[in-house]
Amino acid sequence: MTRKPKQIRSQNTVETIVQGAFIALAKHGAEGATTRQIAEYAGVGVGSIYEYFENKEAIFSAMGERFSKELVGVIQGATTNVVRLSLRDAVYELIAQTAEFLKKDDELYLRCARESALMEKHVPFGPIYRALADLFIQHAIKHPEILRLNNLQTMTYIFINSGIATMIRYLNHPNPGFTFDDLARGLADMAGHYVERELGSM
Amino acid sequence: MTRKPKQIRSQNTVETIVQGAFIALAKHGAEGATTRQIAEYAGVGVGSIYEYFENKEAIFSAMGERFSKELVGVIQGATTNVVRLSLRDAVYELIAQTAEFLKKDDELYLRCARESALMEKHVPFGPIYRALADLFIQHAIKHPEILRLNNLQTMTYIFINSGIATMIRYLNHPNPGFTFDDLARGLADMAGHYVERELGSM
Amino acid sequence: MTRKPKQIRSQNTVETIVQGAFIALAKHGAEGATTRQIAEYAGVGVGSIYEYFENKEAIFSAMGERFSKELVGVIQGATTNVVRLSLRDAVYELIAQTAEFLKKDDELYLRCARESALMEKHVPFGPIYRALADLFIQHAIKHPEILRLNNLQTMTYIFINSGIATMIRYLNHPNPGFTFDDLARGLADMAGHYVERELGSM
Amino acid sequence: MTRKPKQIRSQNTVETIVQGAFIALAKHGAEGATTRQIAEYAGVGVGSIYEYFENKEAIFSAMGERFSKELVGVIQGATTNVVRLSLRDAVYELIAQTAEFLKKDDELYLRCARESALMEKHVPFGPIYRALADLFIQHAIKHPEILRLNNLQTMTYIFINSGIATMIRYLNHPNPGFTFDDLARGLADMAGHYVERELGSM
DNA sequence: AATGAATGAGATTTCATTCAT
DNA sequence: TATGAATGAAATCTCATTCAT
Repeated sequence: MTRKPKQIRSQNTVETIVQGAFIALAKHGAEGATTRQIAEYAGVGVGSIYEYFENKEAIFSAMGERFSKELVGVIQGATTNVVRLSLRDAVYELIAQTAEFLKKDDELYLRCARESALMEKHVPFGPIYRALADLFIQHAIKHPEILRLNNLQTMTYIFINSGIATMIRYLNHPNPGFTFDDLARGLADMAGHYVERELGSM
Repeated sequence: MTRKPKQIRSQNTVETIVQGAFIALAKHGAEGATTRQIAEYAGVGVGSIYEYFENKEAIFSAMGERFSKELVGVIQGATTNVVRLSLRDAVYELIAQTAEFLKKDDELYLRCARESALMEKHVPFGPIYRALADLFIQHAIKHPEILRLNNLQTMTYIFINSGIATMIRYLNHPNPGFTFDDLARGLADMAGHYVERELGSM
Repeated sequence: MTRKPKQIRSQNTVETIVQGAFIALAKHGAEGATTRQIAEYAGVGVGSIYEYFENKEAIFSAMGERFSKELVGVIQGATTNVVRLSLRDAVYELIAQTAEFLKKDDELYLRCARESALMEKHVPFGPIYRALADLFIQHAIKHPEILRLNNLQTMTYIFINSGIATMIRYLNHPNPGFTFDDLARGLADMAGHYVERELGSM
Repeated sequence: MTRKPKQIRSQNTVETIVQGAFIALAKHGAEGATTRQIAEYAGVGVGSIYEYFENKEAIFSAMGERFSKELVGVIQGATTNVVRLSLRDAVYELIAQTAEFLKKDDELYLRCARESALMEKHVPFGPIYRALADLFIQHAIKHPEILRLNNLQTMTYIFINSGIATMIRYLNHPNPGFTFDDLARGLADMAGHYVERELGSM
């Protein structure tokens, strides 16, 4: 078995370390995730971490980026399907897909999202917003009446943040009074009603 | 001549320490809130912290509780006024009051809210939810038509969490595309439109 | 109730503190006995300790002295009786009395003796040796043949140290193979046999 | 080319730290044996201590064990020679060897023995007693008359404890009235006379 | 004289980071 | 390249001692 070319092995090791970091974060929380643990979960030596990352902070950045990229992927993957739906159904579908994404790998990301240190400080939200904006534009192409809305930017901001925050909070501390599906439907209705009312009243 | 030194002095020192902790958290983030820093900002010796708190964690709990209590006070203080308003205006007013609360003391609380470690782990949200629920009931007494809404619990949950999360996020990273007032109005509209549409369609 | 004269009150407080220190030492060991605890067990404020003692070390010295004085008292109290007995019986009696002394007050002294920090560093053994020497002389007056022993000083040293050390060790970690009385008898026999053999062989 | 670094290096570091702890204890007493001091005398960083020991307590345990093991070694090493001697000479020889052991390395162990915290709490006396018991049995094989003694267990206990305690006490606070050799001879005579008298009187 | 809140030096312990192998 | 033993700065916490009341 010949040595794999440098790039590939490095790439793999980097990925391995980031994955170890996600596991460590999910298991022990932001404060509890030591470099030793990350190395252990990653199955590499502590020294190796510093071959690929400037410092611990850099791992968190890489985690945030991976999270962001994957979520963008989810959004883009859903686009073709979602643009065909009504706004209400589109929102519902998007939330469902995102929940799926957060819960995969034994809720790895969800458990990390709890540690908002990661979310707030290291996840680059820009690409996520842009992906959603793209989706929105493509949706608008098929449903042009929505463009008649004013304060579109503000409301997009509200919907997105509301959706993400409420979803994460519910998934982390489920409220026994209603199901996650109720919540998703509620968020979809909120967006749908708003738009209908706004457009209808014009 | 009355005997009260113990209680009073202790109470003061406890308050002083908690205030120092808020300042330390606001100034240096979660990492910077070391016991030394806290003691320094509080203007007491490190040892004094341990006269009144079991350990560092206990300070964070006390902070969370103080935050929760004060916010509940804000909500209750706003009640008389808010219940008279339309839902839309009520939401707007509540957001404005909360923003005021978060920004007082040179944005002390707002800057702390950024450190979601505090928010997620130490702020007891129960009392806040209950205060808002009380407010809601009193509002409903004056505006009984709102009771015709179904899934009231879910939508309340969504509105509250959306409101808090979006507000904090905006205040922390203001989006140059629109003002905070735009945001507050947007949230108010979202709630207002939703209710109108829901009730109107019945 | 008029204020007691200074001397008496102070004397009492000093005694109270020393007693508290013995209790603290017995309960929590040398490392665990903090000034706070000593004050607590003594029923006085921490500050009061420093009214009467230069520092913590001084309390230990006072404890050592009290221990020494009381033990000397025990020895002297036993003298009249002991001098009449044979050496063997005298040793036995002395050991019994000392054991009694160590076990009084719910084994207060015994439990403190475990912490040899106190024994080695703070108990002044001089007075104890002198008391035993006195006892020995008075015994010798009635049993003059013992004076024919040579290396009297060395053997006295050995007997005393052996006796104390073995007794304390047994009382602290009783050996299930034999009773304390067996031990006392053994020590008495050891001394008795030695003397008999030494004198008999001359 | 053999792979052993981990074991060997660790073993060395562990030994180094324990040695540093003995030096610190000997030089500065129980109070002075701080982790910092230990690390300094061992010539390692403080952090290294915690690579190999759970906590400070664990170092003391390791010290106690090393002491016990080495003393057992001394006893076993002396066995062949000692069993040939009369009881009196055997005791004398054993004391001499032990004194040698305590005084080696510039009295390292002797100065540590002063801190009875170590002796009482951390030295496992079991193995030492067993080694002495073994020695005793082998001695008895060559000198079977000694087995006619009754209360053998009690007297062994007394001799051993007396010997150790008296020796350590003398070495720590030499009594100018007689030499260590006098003491050793005295202890040997004590045992010897006792046995002779006991057997002779049968 | 008596108090105990306040203090801060210093102890133990952790953990990100380095570097010799 | 990969490793993990070694490191030491810095964190948390303790406790003898002081001093205003």
